[in-house]
Amino acid sequence: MTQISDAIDAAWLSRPADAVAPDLVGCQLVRALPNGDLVRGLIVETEAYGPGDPACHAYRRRTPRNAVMFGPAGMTYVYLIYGMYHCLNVVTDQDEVPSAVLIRALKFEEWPHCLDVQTKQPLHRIAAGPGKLCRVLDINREFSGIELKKGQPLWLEHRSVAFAEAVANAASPLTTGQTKADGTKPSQESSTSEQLVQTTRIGLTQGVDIPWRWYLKDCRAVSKL
DNA sequence: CTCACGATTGGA
DNA sequence: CCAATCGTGAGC
Repeated sequence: MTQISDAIDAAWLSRPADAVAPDLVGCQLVRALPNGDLVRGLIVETEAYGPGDPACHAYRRRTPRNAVMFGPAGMTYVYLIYGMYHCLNVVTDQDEVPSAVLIRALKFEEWPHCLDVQTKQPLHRIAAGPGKLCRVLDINREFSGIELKKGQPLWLEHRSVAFAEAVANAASPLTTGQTKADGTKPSQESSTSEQLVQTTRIGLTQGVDIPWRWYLKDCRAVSKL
C-alpha cells in the first residue's frame, strides 16, 4: 500500500494552542518553492500563544497585524521581529479565538540543496530558531494569512507512524504500567523513544511563567537546550 | 504623528 | 554583554 502524504487539516488544528503545540512536534513542515521543489523539515520545537496570555500578540486587541490570529485555524501568521527576522506561526483553535503556535525549530534529514543556504553552520543548526528557519526557507510577511494546505507554499504533515509510536513508547509517569491493546507492555525494548520536554517560553518579557514551550529531548536542532 | 520596543541572532 | 534594524501600535 502506498503511503501518501498525510497533510494536517484545519479541523485538527482547531484546538487550543497549548494542545496543538505539543502535537506538532514530530510533524513535518513542507515548503514548496516557486520552482516546485519541496523542502521538508521535522518540527522539533514549538510554543503556544493564546487568549488571556500577555505574551500573545493578540492579547490587547485585534489589529491589522494580528487579525489572522482571530480567524479560523489552519492559516499562517508571519511577523517581523527586531526589524530583521521573521517568525512563522500556525493559527489554531476556533474562529474568533486568538491563538497560534510558533514553530521554533526544524531538523533537516539532508542538506536542503534546492535552497541557497548561505551559512557555515552545521546542518542541525541551520533552522535552530524561529528566525533562522524562516530565513532558510525564505518565509516572510508575504506568507502571512495564507492557508496551510497541500499545493500552497506551506503545509504540514502528520507524524510518521514510526515517530508516533516512538512518542507513545516514551517513558512517561502517565503511561507506564499500561497495557497495549494487543496485550503487550509498551516498553523501552522498542527501537527509539522520542520524548517531549515542556518548559517556559523563550525571549518573553510577559507571561514568562506559562509553560507553553515543547521540544524534542536531546535533539541537536532545538534552538536552546 | 511620534517613538519606544520586540515570540532574535550573532558577534564582542 | 550588546548592536542591528524597522514595522507596529500605544499614547498624545
